[in-house]
Amino acid sequence: MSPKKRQVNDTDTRARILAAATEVFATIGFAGARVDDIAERAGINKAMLYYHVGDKERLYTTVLTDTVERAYASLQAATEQADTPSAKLECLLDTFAEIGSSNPHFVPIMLREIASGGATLPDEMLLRMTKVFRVVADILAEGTRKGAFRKTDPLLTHVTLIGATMFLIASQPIRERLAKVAGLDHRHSLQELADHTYNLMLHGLEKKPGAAKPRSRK
Amino acid sequence: MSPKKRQVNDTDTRARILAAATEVFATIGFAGARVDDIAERAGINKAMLYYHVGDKERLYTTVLTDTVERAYASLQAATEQADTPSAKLECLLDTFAEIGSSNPHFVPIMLREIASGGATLPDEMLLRMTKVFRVVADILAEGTRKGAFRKTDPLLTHVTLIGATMFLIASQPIRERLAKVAGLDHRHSLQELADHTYNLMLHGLEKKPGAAKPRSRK
DNA sequence: GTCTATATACCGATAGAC
DNA sequence: GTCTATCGGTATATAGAC
Repeated sequence: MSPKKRQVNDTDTRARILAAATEVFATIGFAGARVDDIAERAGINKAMLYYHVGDKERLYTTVLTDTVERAYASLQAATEQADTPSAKLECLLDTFAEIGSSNPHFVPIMLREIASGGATLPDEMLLRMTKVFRVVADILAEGTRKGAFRKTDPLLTHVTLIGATMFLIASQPIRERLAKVAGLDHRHSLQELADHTYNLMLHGLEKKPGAAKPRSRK
Repeated sequence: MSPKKRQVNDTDTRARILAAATEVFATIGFAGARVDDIAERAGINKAMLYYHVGDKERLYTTVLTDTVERAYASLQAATEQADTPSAKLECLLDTFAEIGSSNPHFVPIMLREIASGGATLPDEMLLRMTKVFRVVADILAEGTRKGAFRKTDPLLTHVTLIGATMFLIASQPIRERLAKVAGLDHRHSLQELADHTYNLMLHGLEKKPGAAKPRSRK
C-alpha cells in the first residue's frame, strides 16, 4: 500500500468521524454525546476514533474549530462584492443566513457555546470572531460616515445581527409548531428569512413616508 | 408537628431543590447536570431529591415549566401599560430584557432548548409561547393598521425580537472578551441593551432626515 | 422525612491480539 | 490500522434503617 493511498484513507476516516461527531454534538451537546454513538455513525470502532482523533474533549475542540473555520471561509468569499454600505450589509446578512443554512450543525453548536458563556471557547476562535466583527464594524462605520446609517454601538449591533440570523434559523422547528397552533403560514424559504432580517435591521419596524421599498425576492 | 408546618418545610425543600436544579441545568444543560451536584447545592441528600421531586427528567421538566411560568407572569404584568404601538413595543422589549436579566438562568435554558429544536418542549409550554406571540402580533397589527409600522411577517418579527434580546443577554461574557481584544468599551447596562434593541428594531440602521430621535436613557 | 449504603447500568478510555 | 474485550470510574436510582 503506497503512502499516498494510506494518507487518503486516513483522511477519509477522520473526515467521517468529524462529520458524525459534528452531528451528534449539535444534536445533544458535548455532555450528552456518546463516543460509541459517534463511532457507530462513522462506521468504525470506538478504538479507531481514539486512534485517529484522540479523546472526547479533543474531538469536540476539533469539531468546533472546523465548524467555525468553514463558516469563516464562506464569509471571506462574500466580503468585498458590494459598494454601498447597505448593499454590503445585505450581502453580509445573506452570507450569515447561507452559512447557518448550508451547515445545519453550525447554529446549534454555537448556541450551546453561547449558553455556556463561551467558557470553553479557545482564544484562537475568539480571534476569528473578532475578524468577523471587524468586517461588520467597518461596514457600519462607513455607513455612518456617508450619512446612510445612524450611529450605533458597533459591537451590540454586530451581536444583534448574528443573533437574529441564528435565532431565526435555529427556531425553525419550534416556529413550525407555533405557527401550526396559531394557524399561520409556517413555510419560509431561506430567502424570505434573509429578506426579513435585512429589512428589519435596515429599516426597522417604523413606517416612513419617504422610505425605500423593502426588499422582497420571494 | 402540625400539618401546616410540615407543608411549609416541604415547600421550602422543594423550592431549594428547584433553585439549585435551575442553576445547574442552565450552566451545563440536562445531560451534563449531576443529580448529586444538584442535591448538594440544595443542601440535602440525593435520596431526598427523588422523594420530593422525582427522577432527573421530571426534575428538568419541572424547572422548565417553572422558569417559563415566572417569565410569562412578568410579561403579563407589563402588557397593558402603554397606548401607542411603538410605546407598547418599547414596553415589551424592556420587559423581555428585564426577564432575561433578573432571572439569569432563563436565557441559557431557553437557548439550549432552541438548540435542541425544542424536541422536549411539552405542548403546554408551546401554548404559553403562543400567548406571548399573540401579544406581540397584536401590537404589530395595531401598528400596521394605524400606519405607524410597516407590514411584516408577525411570527418572524416576534422571533427576531426575542432572539435579539436573548442573544444580547447571553452573549455578555463573550462580548466582554471580544471587546477587550478589540479595545472597545464593553460595559453595557441593561438599559443600554434595551435602548439599543428598541432603536434598532423600531428605526433600523437607516438614517432618515425626518426620523424621531433614538431613545437613550443611559 | 431523612439519611446510608448499595444495586445496576453505562460510559470513557485502553490493552493487546491480529 | 483495525478490532475485541475489558478495566475503572461514575451516574442514576432505590432499598431499607431510623
